[in-house]
Amino acid sequence: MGEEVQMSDCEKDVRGGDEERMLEWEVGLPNTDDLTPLSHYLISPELASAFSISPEPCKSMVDVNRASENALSSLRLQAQAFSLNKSLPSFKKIDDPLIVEEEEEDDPGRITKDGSDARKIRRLDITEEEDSALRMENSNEDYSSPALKRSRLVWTPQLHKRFIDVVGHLGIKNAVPKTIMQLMNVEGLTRENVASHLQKYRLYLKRMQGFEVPSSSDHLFASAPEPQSLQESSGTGNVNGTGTGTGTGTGTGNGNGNGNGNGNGNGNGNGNGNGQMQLPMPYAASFMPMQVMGMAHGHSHMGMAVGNPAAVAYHGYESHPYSMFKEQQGDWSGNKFGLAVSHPHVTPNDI
DNA sequence: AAGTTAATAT
DNA sequence: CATATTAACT
Repeated sequence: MGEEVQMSDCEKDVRGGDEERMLEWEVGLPNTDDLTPLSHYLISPELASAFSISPEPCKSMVDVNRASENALSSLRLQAQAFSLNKSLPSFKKIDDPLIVEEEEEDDPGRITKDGSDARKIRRLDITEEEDSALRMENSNEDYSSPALKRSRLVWTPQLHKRFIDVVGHLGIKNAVPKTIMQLMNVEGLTRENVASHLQKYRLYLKRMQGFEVPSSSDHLFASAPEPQSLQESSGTGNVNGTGTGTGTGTGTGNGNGNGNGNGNGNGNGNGNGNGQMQLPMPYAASFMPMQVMGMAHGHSHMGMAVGNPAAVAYHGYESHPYSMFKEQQGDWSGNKFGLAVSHPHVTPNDI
């Protein structure tokens, strides 16, 4: 509506043409001359080919807008979560025709249908939407028409982890579907998806609270962790190294151990005992958007974490998303024994 | 509209 | 049977 900032305006703001127009948060940012042109390749073609790096085309304004949007979105929520919200600048699109809502990014969450329509790797034109090519690889199935029903979402370990992270971050008290969904920042994830998963998670928590192993030191969050804005918990390692680029990295690490099975633990892969979560603060910001799409389908369970059709074909592991290594589905939901067996749990391999 | 909970569906 | 979706209710 009232937000139509053109490139010219932006540049002006950034380079200080209009000092007064420059918002405080913009001070210190490099101006357009200092930045690498979007059209510039970061590595030479030779190098790229040498390492089999797909010659992904340069980024376009679409990417910039998208990134900005995501970043701000996360920051807002984060700020909100910590109630130190200081009105962040509102995101403004820098013009560009097609701004699709689709994202691409790292990990996939859904799988394709029974493998039928699987891949369509048409790398035609590829103007500014080239990343769509990448998208095509993981996300299959772009339900765009209201007619298409989304295929059953598969809560892969990655997705679940993110879910747990967010819930832990918010505190079970403030963890409601919409907020969780937003903080998770996963592309195709709907509020309903989250609500459903949350329902299960709560049940799990409830039934788990009877016998959580005394886990030594920290309080398991099981029942009702103190909500209030902050609850950072111990320092223990922190996972996400943030940083865009590869994001993910790290994870794992920390000793964890703490022998107890500690309930919920599963959440954040690596123990670090307390359920609550790590990420004291710079949390949400470190998340990279995820993409989920695709589906599970089929009968038997073989939800794969990979979103890539091909991967599905290989069905790398095959078995429940969460169990990965372990038997049955003892995960948080199942486990009729009630015992919380410490799971190596989800591969800390991060996304 | 959004959150829960219960009922279905896969 | 477990998990995910959809309906129902608040």
